[in-house]
Amino acid sequence: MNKVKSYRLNQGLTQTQLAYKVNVARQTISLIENDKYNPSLNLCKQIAKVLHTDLNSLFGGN
Amino acid sequence: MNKVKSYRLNQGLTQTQLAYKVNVARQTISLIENDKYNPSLNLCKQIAKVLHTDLNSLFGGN
DNA sequence: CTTTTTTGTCAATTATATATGGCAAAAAAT
DNA sequence: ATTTTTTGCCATATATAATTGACAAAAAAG
Repeated sequence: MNKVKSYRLNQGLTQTQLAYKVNVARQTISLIENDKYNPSLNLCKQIAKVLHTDLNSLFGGN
Repeated sequence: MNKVKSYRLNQGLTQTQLAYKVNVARQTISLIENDKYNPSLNLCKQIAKVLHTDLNSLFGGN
C-alpha cells in the first residue's frame, strides 16, 4: 500500500539505518512497510524528510 | 501549524460535525487543530478525505 | 556451500493517542 | 443583554503505537 520500502531502497538504506535516522526501533519500520499498522503523523513526516519526499508520495495512495 | 481548522471552516463544518464524520471525539479534533498532539496517519487520511483535500495540503507545512 | 546481513514476527512492556464527561469562556444568535 | 452554540481545557480511563530482546528464515556476500 505505502511506498516506504521503495523510497528507502532508492536511498540505499537498510531498515536499521532508516530506523536510526528517524529515532524509532527497526521493528517499527518493518511494520510500517508491511502496512501492519498505523504510524503517527510526526513519524510519517520524519520518514518523508529522511527519504527526500513528502507525505502524499509516501502515504497518499490507497 | 496545520491547516485543519481552515479547511474545516471552508466546508462549513463545526468541530463536532467533523469529529462525527471521521469517528473520533470532538476533543481529538480540537487538540489536532491546536497542534497539541500527534494524530495517527489513518486519522489524518480520513480528515483529508472529509475535507476534500490531501495530506500535504493539511499537514505538509512546518 | 558457508557465513553474514537483512528482514519478518512473537511476546511482554512502556509511552502516548484517543475516549468520556464535565465546566468555563468565547463567539454567535435571538 | 440574554440565550445558545462552539470551542479549549482538565481530569481519568482505555486502546494502540512504539520499544526491547530474541529467534528463524530469506537474501546477500564471502
